[in-house]
Amino acid sequence: MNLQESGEMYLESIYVLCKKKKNVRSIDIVEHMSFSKPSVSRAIGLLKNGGYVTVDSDGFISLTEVGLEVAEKIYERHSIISALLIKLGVNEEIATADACKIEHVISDESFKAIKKAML
Amino acid sequence: MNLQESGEMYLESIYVLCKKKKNVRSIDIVEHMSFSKPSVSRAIGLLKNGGYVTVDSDGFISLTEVGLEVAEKIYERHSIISALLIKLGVNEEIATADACKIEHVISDESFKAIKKAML
DNA sequence: AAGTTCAGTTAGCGGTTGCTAACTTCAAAA
DNA sequence: TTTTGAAGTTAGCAACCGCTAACTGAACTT
Repeated sequence: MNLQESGEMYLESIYVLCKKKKNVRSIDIVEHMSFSKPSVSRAIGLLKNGGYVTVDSDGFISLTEVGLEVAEKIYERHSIISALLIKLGVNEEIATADACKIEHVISDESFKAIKKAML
Repeated sequence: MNLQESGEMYLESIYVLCKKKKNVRSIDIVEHMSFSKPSVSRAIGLLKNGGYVTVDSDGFISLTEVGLEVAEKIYERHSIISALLIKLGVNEEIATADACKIEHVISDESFKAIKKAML
């Protein structure tokens, strides 16, 4: 039950949605990510299975401690990588899209170096 | 016949091997990338099909004009992104590995910005 | 009560890309 | 000449992750 890039994306989305909605359901993720309901349904099932989220009887999704840890890590990467690109003169939309990709593939060591350089 | 990330990796490998071997065969790619022979065989077939490489009767692989263009683009990205990470203090091996991932997902615009910043 | 709509699930498809097993081919060695 | 070994191919498996079609179930509307 290893977390793939797509799993990280879902956790990050849940994290972002939680910050402005309090109660997050699958359908919110469907809208936010523009994926189909079955895709989201399966992904949430896998994340639940892997101990990254819990789903209550009303379908409200919460991050577990582990899930939150991953989501925060990815979100921090996203913020700092997009900030770096914007600082280098990249259009915000493109910077955000690129950060979305890079945040999943970069090593801890490289990220730390970038973070340090951004201070 | 769109080029995926894996296709770019193969083209880059062929490009690198060409710079030190002159004649490049599938088996060289097998060794360089640590993939199985069938995986390489299929990938080369797809690249040939897509017009990115040619294979002569001795099994020697050459990049077409289009293939070379892609390979050079990716190789340049690799060089500059790894240089950036190294400049930021990242260990060379890790910088190289990360550049290998980032080079395939970053936009032209962001890459240009990084390149400019590295001068 | 009957119908509609919304959220979610199940079943199954398709593309990408790695793999192993087993085959062909051809050239070099015995 | 027979055997061995290296290179490449074919067939088919598995994991990941998107999708559509079609279903269930609950709640709201008429």
